[in-house]
Amino acid sequence: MTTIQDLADACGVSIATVSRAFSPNGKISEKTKKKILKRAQELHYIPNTIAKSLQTKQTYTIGLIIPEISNSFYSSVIQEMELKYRENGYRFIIGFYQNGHSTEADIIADMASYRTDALIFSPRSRSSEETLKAYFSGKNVLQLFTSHYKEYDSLIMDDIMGTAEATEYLIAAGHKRILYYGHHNRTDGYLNTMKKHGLDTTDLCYMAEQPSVENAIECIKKTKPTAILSIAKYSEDIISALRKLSLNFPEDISLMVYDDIEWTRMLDISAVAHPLEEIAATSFEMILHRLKEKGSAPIHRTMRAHLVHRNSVKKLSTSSDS
Amino acid sequence: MTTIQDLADACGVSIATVSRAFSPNGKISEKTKKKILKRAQELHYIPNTIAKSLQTKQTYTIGLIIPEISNSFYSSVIQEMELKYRENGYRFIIGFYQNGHSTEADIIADMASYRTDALIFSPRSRSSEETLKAYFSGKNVLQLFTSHYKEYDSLIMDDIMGTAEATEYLIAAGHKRILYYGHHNRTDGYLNTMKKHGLDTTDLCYMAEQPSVENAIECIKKTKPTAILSIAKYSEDIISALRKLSLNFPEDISLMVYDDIEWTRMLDISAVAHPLEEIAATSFEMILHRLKEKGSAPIHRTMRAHLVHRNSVKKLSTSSDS
DNA sequence: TGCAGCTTTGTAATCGTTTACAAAAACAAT
DNA sequence: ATTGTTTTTGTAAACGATTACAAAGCTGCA
Repeated sequence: MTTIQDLADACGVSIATVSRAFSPNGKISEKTKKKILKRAQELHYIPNTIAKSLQTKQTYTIGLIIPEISNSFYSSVIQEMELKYRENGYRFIIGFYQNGHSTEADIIADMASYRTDALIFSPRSRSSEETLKAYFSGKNVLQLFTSHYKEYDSLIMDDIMGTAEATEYLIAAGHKRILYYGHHNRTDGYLNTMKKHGLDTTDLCYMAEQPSVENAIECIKKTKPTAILSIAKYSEDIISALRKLSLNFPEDISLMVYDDIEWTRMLDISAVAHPLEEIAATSFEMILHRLKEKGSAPIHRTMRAHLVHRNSVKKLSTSSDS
Repeated sequence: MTTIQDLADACGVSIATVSRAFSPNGKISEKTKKKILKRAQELHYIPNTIAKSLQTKQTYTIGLIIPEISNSFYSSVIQEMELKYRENGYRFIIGFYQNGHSTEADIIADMASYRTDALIFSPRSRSSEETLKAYFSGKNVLQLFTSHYKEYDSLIMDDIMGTAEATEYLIAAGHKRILYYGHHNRTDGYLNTMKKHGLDTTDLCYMAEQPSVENAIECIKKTKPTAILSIAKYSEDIISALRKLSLNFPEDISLMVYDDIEWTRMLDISAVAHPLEEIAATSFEMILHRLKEKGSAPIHRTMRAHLVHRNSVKKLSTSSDS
């Protein structure tokens, strides 16, 4: 690979001058700059970012640490973010932490050794507290979607509100027996809304530890809901269960999914959607701010989801019900 | 951040000795090594990989360049690969090329400036020929899933064979009017198999340029197939179309999808699946080989897909048909 | 005790950049 | 032609590691 020295020699100037030719506000005459850039093209010179980073202590690289991307919501967000960040001169090193593989702390340490300017991180627990403190003491860590550390910035979705809105929507359509099939961390939105409308939730708030199709089938059989609100991760089981039970939506049963993932559009299912581009833009803004004001107080932002209306919810006549 | 110098001072040794303590086969006494590693822990010292890379000219970083990950097949593969590579001390920098954003060449140049040890790349065309030649003359580029350059290694799926097998399977189930709804690059597997069995393909081989639900509906209406074989990307439209036409599978129509993506299991659809772990492992093997034998001839490997039998294909009595 | 032979440690050059500072060149005004 | 000012260039010291080479410490044995 051509180095700055090679190019300097080829142009008959010093390496300092070459460096200036590639620096946006380098004090250099137009003439030499042109000459150098032209010669650079010919020699296929491309500045060594590694060397530059060592000198400037900035890598323009961001560590992205998430549990997985099998969930299509994650992959959509990542893609959106990658585009946004790349446009602004940053790039991602990714790391997945998964059972039986690298732990959160392992990956954080690895990112630290690469001196990533910042971390974007979906923590699953507080297990990497020490590691974070040791290597990212500048607080240049943005928690995305999950938040376990109040001392670091966070950007999360208001899932409780989103769940509440979805519930509200189902109730407005006349549903009274609504099954919530999800995880224990966002049930409040459902429970509060149901209570507000004086609706029963006994046995209807199902928080699966280990969801499965069988589980879903049993749950539906037992509770006989007119509508189901399920989170993305467990929705596959719900859909499979409905197929097995020969229940069609919206005719036989209504359905909403929390997270507008890959296949909701295909099946014409109403969903709670997250504003992808907004998430990407906001996260970038927050990272930039943090990089500028290292010491400032952590910022916690919450974004709202919105409903995407399709055709999986049946309007019940408000006078009668099952 | 603690540097090697800080740690050396704290231990009363030279930086060379510290360096040796962290090098797997560094000539160093057990006693000092222990002392240094212990002190390193206390000071949260972690070697600067940037500096190391500059010196050794190895980054243990691989550039991963793909068009998108909205397709869940891509995201599954990436995740599988990331795990495999990380286990072996490598990490990924990702880059998506998309219309209206960075081009293939842009991203390749960026990876070059980061001196990634190698590239894993799904080229869409030959548009980045010059850039590749300029910066990856060591041929340390592995084409994944698509192959446009014979001078670089490639690892692709035998899609034609996979398509043939799927077609064969549908025929064995008694289907004679099979609609192929896909892209023009793997039709041969379909066409040849159909011909081999003396079956008509007139109007049945549909290669959409711009697939849409309307398009799919019309296509199904016009050709009245008993079975459909569609590629993942267009399957959503097929599914939507079938829903609109109130055609259920496998009762009213049979269906197979090429690529075992996120939702095929949920809908109990038979599919053509790719061996994810095998792809990850093989790609790693190929990369390692290339890194060792820079100059050697390019290697082109093809992997076979396999059928996943679920419940979307109906067995027709072989004597009669529509 | 002296010395060969081996192990362990240190010195210093190097990787490819940036950038403070000094030197040189260009230009204007006297 | 001389001087001062401004712009452009070069010199050399970092950045944080690795590693060839030399120096110093051990060990055992005559």
